[in-house]
Amino acid sequence: MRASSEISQPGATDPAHWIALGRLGDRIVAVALDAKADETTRVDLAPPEVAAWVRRRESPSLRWVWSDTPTWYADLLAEGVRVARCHDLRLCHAILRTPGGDGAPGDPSMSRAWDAAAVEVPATAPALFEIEAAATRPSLPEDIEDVLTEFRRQRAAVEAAENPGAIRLLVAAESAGALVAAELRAAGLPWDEAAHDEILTDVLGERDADGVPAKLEDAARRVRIALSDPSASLDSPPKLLRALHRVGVMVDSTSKWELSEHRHPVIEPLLEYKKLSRLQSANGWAWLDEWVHDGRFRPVYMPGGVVTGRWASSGGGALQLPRQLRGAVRADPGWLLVTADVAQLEPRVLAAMSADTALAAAARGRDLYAGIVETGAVPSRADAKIAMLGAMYGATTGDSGRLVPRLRRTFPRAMGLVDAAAATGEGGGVVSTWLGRRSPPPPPEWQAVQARASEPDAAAADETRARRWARDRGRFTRNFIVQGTAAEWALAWMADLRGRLAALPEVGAADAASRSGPVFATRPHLAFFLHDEVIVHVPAAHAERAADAVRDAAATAGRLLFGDFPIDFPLDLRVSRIADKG
DNA sequence: CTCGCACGCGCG
DNA sequence: AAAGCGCGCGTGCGAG
Repeated sequence: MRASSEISQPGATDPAHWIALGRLGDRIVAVALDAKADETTRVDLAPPEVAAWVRRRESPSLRWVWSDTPTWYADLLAEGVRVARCHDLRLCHAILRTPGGDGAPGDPSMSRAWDAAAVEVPATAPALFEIEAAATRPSLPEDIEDVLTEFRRQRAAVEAAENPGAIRLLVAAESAGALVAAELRAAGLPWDEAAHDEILTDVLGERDADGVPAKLEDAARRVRIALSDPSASLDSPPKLLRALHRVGVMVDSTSKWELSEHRHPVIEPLLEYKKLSRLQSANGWAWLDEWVHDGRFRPVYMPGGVVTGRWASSGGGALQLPRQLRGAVRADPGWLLVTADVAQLEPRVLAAMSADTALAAAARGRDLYAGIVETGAVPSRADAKIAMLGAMYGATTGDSGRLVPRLRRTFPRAMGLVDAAAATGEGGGVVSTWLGRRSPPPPPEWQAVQARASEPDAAAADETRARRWARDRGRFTRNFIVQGTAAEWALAWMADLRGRLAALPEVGAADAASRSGPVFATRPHLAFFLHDEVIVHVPAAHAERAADAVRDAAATAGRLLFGDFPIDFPLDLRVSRIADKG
């Protein structure tokens, strides 16, 4: 190993606000920047020295600037190094770039190289800090000068924004989310393989020599009897549809909701077959074998993977785990799980965004839908729920569509906000979340179709098509502002929670070390996230303090986004060893 | 053979 | 009762 040649040694009083990491040939360069992003010192390091150097320079008041969090942080975590804050250039670029921007200095739309998609970091990839890996790095810029240039552009874009305070909060929250995602993968979700196997065997039955579970086989047999077709294909929708038609079940599709409207001996076993076969193919033994190792499920989370700002996931279906399998999520011995989800996050966010004090009052301290019933707007909780969902999704027909006007009378401000977002979208405009994430503009074809429909000689079909597409986009922008702001609240919640958990005491490795890797084996950590829900894995002795941290972080997130506006975010919170039991 | 798409269903 | 938003993934199947 070469000794590091430090171009200038930062002293103990060096007031670095940021340290940017980037490459220079086969070296790693760290550039310390002051509050104005002016360079103060520069250090060049051999890749194997990076983790130890970062550990030494880490401080809660410092923000690490790097191209892409999984690329840089996964290796740090593997080496036992946790950082408090970062600025993820790829994610923040996506927030700050202006489609069709003028390309002026400071406008990040000019830095196209940063539009790269998320970088996949396979579990088996060579470590970043190994020199050989450099050749296989992705297309995202990593050279230190590119990193510094983009960082300065982004800083300028933030300051030039309409509401710099909100955008500053958004890029900080987005970057914190990137740290959380990397840590969630590093720590993993504690998963009891034996419990999972027990659930599968219980639901699907014992597997025969060919690996076919008995109850699945039995359901298939009963379906074929009811169809009077011993060789009927049950997994091909077109073939199954024809077989159903032959026995007089005249459905238009093979979806379960349509099937359940019919009465015929084939319906019950077919619905059973579909349910079992889904569990088998999506989260059966093959999934367990592929995705769970050493007692951990390690999904790949993709922060910012959805246009609204929600996370997506890639591999393992992390965001679609059936509730049926929650019983396999079990804390390590001596540890507990704190499971918390926010009740009715989206309507609460809507109440705050629109400053609708009537809706906020209906929500306060209780079930929001019960509060809506108390206003007299609708007769039952079920009505309140489908009316509210209909308002946020843009329902126009059915029970939901009929109930929305009642909400419009009772909560005119909240409904006015989503209606306005829909109108903007229908007109081809761009809407923004509370903190300023912009919806994508309509594609050029959309514009062309609208233009054609408004020409004097437009055909009726052109007008119909244009109108339908405009309405589709209206429903998208209507939902965008609410879903996106809810995602921002969740990021703020996790970012604050992450800091509170890091401040809790560690346990001694001899007492109750878990299998959560070098950073998290002895301290409470986030283990799962699902839009409005978190699971924290915590040494049993600190479970109550972790639960308080989860609640306090929710309150803090509400104040961070909405200040003094009187909206609360009550949690359903449980402390348990198994994620599905109290 | 691989690839892209539609379907259906899991999650919020 | 099952439409109104956002996703990922396994499966079958036709196109190349």
